[in-house]
Amino acid sequence: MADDKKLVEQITSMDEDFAQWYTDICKKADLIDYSSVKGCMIIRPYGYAIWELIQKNLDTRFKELGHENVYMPMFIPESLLQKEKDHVAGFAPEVAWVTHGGSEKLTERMCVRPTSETLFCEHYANIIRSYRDLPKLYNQWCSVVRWEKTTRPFLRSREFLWQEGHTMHATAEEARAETVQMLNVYADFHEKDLAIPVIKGAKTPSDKFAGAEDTYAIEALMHDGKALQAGTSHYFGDGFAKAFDITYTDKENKVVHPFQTSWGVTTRMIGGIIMTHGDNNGLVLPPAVAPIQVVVIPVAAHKPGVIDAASALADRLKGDFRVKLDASDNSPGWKYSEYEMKGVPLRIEIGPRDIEAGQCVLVTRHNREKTIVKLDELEKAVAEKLQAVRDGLYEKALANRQRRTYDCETMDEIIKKLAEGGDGFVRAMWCGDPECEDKVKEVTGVGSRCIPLEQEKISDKCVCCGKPATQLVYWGKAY
RNA sequence: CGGGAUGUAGCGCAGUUGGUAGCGCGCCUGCUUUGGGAGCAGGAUGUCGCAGGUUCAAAUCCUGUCAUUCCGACCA
Repeated sequence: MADDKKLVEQITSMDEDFAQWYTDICKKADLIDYSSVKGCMIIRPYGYAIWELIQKNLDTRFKELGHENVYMPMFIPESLLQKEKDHVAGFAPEVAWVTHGGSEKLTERMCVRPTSETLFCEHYANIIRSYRDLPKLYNQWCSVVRWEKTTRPFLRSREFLWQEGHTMHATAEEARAETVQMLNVYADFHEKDLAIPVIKGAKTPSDKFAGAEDTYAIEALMHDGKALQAGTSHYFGDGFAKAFDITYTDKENKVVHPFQTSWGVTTRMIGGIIMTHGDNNGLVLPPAVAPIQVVVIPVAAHKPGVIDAASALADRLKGDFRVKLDASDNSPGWKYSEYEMKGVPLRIEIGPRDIEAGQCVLVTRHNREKTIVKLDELEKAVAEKLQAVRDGLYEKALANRQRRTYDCETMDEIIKKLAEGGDGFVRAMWCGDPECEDKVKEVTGVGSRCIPLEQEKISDKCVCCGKPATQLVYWGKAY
């Protein structure tokens, strides 16, 4: 296989050391740099451009569904954070506190938001009066801070960028529908645009968001067989509404509480892209979020007419694609490696031989397949190749997940299959007892990832205790 | 937060009886090159992570601290 050949020496091979491979890509593809604060990364222009494309795509999807963007403060007074007891218990251990303003001590300390439920609730209590005020469909793009102990670029940083949607509804049914709708938006974005297959499911009670009645998530499987939670959507019922005294007058003139949701995705998705699609030559970006979709590389650029031809070719494509012409005096081989490392999905080579023949060479990043294309068919060929990259990435990722998904009926079987096939998703039945959930993790090393929405019955008995099972659960090691 | 490893030029590293810092790549200049990280010649680049201590003298020894990284426990 051509794509097994390693041509970029700067990146550690993933079979040798997956963690180092990941870090190498983050650095060598110019996605991030480290800062002087532990766990706080500098997102460099190329990495930030990916985030901007993610934002643009999702923001459009949110707005099409009626959501509006707002901005909330980044500070939360301690008393406000403490209004919902499960919520504060979940987040207090990892918040950063502000205690001074200038040289003066604050009378009440404030945390830097780890999430903004409390701020939205305080605001909603002020602006929701009547059933006519509902639903409220707000979203904000911002950063949040969680004082993590172990940090890794994109996957777990102390400050990260995200979006958090917070909505209020008149009925539980409507709020539940919103929760599922947004989970589906995330899943669709991952599968269609990021080419990452995901499992949609509910979190087990012990794994729910602090203060939520139900937490849904999409779970993706990385190249090394570890799971990554890639997006969450929560149904809150009216728990927060009661704690924050959010009420409105309904059509029957009764004072009632609204029902609430929240949902979010983060820069962690970039980590997911790296670990789902990347290979030993570097990053591989799905075209939808690639800052450069097509790089044009003139070959033998010193020869007359080559730069002009390459430039004309790039100009032709600029209206429809994100194109970069690299006319620098680095050698073509250097450029090939450089843009492969940065994950550019499609490369176009054009040199004297091509110009003479009225053609150019297209090379797709994920499989390094070369295709010679007549110049008058260029636009069509580029569009097809980008689609082929997206499809190829999705199929590859799906095949990896299928190869690493194991149906198991006993804990011994889990241990055996993981040992034989390597880390991955384990599908096994569960009785619903949290003690069994803990024991599975303790004995086999895999924790519950989610209870998939699409249920199947692969056995009658709980994988742990052998009592009647109520649901199929995905288990795995997680990032 | 517990255990291990590492911080020396932009990157990767060398630097042991403690004596005032070096190599490769990259960078700059010039010429020759150009279909998978080009060659030759010349040149520039360092508070040795930070703060203390020991010493006539510290990159080197001691203490502390910060950061990176790996393995656990916790989490988007």
